[in-house]
Amino acid sequence: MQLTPAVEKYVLHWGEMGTRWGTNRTVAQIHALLYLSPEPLRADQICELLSVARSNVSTSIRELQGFGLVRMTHVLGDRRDYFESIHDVWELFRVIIEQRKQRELNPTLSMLRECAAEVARETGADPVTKERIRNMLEFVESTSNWYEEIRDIPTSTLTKLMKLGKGITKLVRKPASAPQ
Amino acid sequence: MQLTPAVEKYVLHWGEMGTRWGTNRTVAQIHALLYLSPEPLRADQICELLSVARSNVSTSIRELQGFGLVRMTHVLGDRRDYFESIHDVWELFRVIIEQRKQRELNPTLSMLRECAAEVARETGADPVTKERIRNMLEFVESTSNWYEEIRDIPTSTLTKLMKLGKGITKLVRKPASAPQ
DNA sequence: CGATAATTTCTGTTAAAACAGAAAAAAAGG
DNA sequence: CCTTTTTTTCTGTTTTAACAGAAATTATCG
Repeated sequence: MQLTPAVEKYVLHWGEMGTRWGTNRTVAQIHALLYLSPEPLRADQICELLSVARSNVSTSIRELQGFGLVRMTHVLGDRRDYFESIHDVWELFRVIIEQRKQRELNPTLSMLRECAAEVARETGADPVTKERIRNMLEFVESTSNWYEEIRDIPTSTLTKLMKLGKGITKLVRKPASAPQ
Repeated sequence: MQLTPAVEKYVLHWGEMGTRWGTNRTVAQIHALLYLSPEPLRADQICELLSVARSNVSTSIRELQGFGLVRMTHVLGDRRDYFESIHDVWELFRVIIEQRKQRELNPTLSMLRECAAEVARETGADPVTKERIRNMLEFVESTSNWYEEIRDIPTSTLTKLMKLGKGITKLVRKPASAPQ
């Protein structure tokens, strides 16, 4: 059992990208492999296909399960664990975004709120600095609010909205202007 | 010269977050500091404020300039370099997104196109795998296209659109349904 | 055209993360 | 309840990135 050249390329690239997205190479490679695999894989198969130690597969899969990207399945009469990835790309995307919001956006929001409150009381702080913190807070807050509104929109609607591209702006009332 | 507690908290948090966003702590801390600073700062001031070696400030600033997040300014009669960050949060966001598109999305798009072409020719590849690659390609492609349409929309329009929240969906024609 | 100030590049060290292999634990079968 | 299979946790090693300090370069002034 081995990877076809195209699959190998995909897995390797995904591994590289993973390091830029908060996980390590192995975790990302395993996820790519499970995403591409037509059927669920066992840990030992993953070891062999990716040439990585059994122990790492174990921890990596645990991480992927924690992210909610991978789930365990079983085969009748076989006590070994099988794993498969979410296969719907939009669902994958949603799960990843949600994770990042929890782990990055929310803590940042808390920090900014605290800083905005604290700095307002600090006599030594420059008014410009105070404004900068408020501006950042506002930005992150509105991004966060927007996301929470958007997150539940069904995929079909989202893809339609995306196809509109900049045509989306017609929703916003423009000041009266000559047609052009 | 030293940081107020709120500013210090901000800078430290930003440093932590930076490590999850593709740069290292120091780079992110320096950027936070420059963003909050009412006036441009010199490298030696940054050294002192953040307790970091002069050489690191030099390399970090270079990286920030490369990202397009920081620019150099000068003061009349002073030959030392001063640095300031982009201060508009939306502009900051745009620059960062654009960078990430260049460095992550575009290479991934190339990879996926190549893989989709290759795997189509591979006789050993499972049809399901072929479809998975195509699906991912489609997703990344449409995300990329959407972004390119959206990127030039002025901030004022974007903020209005965001305020609409899920109200945005009314742009999409729904199948006739009873009002509710 | 030196002398001095300022900045960048280079080099070795330190710190953090990824990883393999061994040991331990847990689960299933006889 | 012991044996075997499978999975997880632990430990030490390797790799990679971050960093400080020194050396070298560049720029500016007298």
